Amino acid sequence: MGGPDPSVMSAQVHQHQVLQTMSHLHQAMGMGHPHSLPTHNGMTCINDVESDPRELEAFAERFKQRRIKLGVTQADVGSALANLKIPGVGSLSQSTICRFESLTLSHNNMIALKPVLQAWLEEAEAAHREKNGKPELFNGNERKRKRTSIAAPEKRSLEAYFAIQPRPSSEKIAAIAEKLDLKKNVVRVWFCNQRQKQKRMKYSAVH
DNA sequence: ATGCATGAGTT
DNA sequence: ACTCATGCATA
Repeated sequence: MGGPDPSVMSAQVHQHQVLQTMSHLHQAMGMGHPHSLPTHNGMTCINDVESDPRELEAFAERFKQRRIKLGVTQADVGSALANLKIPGVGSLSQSTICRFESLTLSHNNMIALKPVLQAWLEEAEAAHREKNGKPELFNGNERKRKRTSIAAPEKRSLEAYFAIQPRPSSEKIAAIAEKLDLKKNVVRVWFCNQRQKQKRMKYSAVH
């Protein structure tokens, strides 16, 4: 990035999924267990998300199976969400749907997206039963953007630094950037993304 | 499926 | 300057 980004915000890109090699999935049985939390603590936790990670995992898995059964791609789901006309809910990208299915989103993000995707799934299955078709595909393409690629050696160094200090100061970042011959911003963003990764469901401590 | 990036809202 | 949700580009 040598200059100001020409903020390219284009439409959706239709992409094909080609690697869906799933097969060993068992049907989850319905279980509505009332949650009886271990009572209080010190402060009344009234606004906390009391959702079991297991429940989310099960839903994500079921969601994926049924989505595939409907012959719909992750990208399709993303754009179809806008048609649900749910207030405050627009379309999402293939990336996000993929991450939802693979649980590589933050816990809160998963919780927020679940109801929306569940709503879509129900609509889609209903429409499928009625043999309705709802082709909603837009296309458009504009300027592309180049993605920075950090070479393996540099990446290894960054990981080493991260292990020692996950949140380096601005100065430290500058030093690292210089040492690895990378843009300071690239290094800063790398650390941010690394921290975010740590918080994703998959590797979260709660299991 | 995942890496690097943006933007809004916080701290 | 950070966190969080999210996405384009790419492997």
